[in-house]
Amino acid sequence: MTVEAATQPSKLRWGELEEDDGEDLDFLLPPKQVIGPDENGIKKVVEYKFNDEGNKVKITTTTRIRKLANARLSKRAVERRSWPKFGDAVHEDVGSRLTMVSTEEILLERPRAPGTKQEETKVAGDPLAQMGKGGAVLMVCRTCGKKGDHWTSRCPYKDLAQPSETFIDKPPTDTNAAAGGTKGAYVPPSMRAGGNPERTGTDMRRRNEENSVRVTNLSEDTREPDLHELFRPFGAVSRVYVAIDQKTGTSRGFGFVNFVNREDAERAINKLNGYGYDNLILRVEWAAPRAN
DNA sequence: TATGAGCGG
Repeated sequence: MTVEAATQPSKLRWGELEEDDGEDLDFLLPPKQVIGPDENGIKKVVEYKFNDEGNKVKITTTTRIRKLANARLSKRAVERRSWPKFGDAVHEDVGSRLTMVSTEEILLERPRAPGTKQEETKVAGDPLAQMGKGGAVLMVCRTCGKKGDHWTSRCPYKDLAQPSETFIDKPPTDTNAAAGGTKGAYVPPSMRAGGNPERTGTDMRRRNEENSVRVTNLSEDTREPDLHELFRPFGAVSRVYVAIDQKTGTSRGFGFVNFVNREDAERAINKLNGYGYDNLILRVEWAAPRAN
């Protein structure tokens, strides 16, 4: 590389320009020239730059392309370089580009976002309509929103109306009136919807043993949260219990679910009794009062 | 196979 003083002195007042130190003045310079490579592989690059004194200098860089480069490629690969361009590359110069950028739109299949349970329940459209559209369709039960081996036709929640919510969510206006209270006034549990108006006083102190449902034939790894998840859609659940063998710590295969409202318990019994859960057929019945 | 643990400040 050679660096020589530029032959033509600039007509600009460099002193003035240097006041703005650090400003990019390269636009004042002649454009870069590339010569070659010639048949001997010699390539020359001529460019102009400002040196530290602010003078314009001409920089000539001479390089020789190693002929060895071709030798590293296979004979066929070298041959391919001389092929005529085709397709979108037809207007490209020979050897200018080896690859083309595709503008084709490629849609990637992504069944569901991992870890987001809310997302996976929201599958747009009718599942029936999605069948046969090619590929596996993630089946999501329309009613209970769970994915898996059950679907709407077999879902115990399938013809379940809106699950009755707790009194906190929906204060029953009629019982409010019955209690003689105004809107938002306290309603004793015995006067709430589903409560037994006949039971008052000391019964209120007792733990809710009402509307107790016994569930048997549970698989060994069914835990209380699983049971709650299974029964919650029918209405407010006040307690869930799975009998555990104290010695082994394993499930004894039965449990109890208590509902706030008796109607909800009844519907749960009707729907879940005989329901296949974890490869077992559940038995769901009214529980007998606990033997003390 | 099978009907629960714990009751206290």
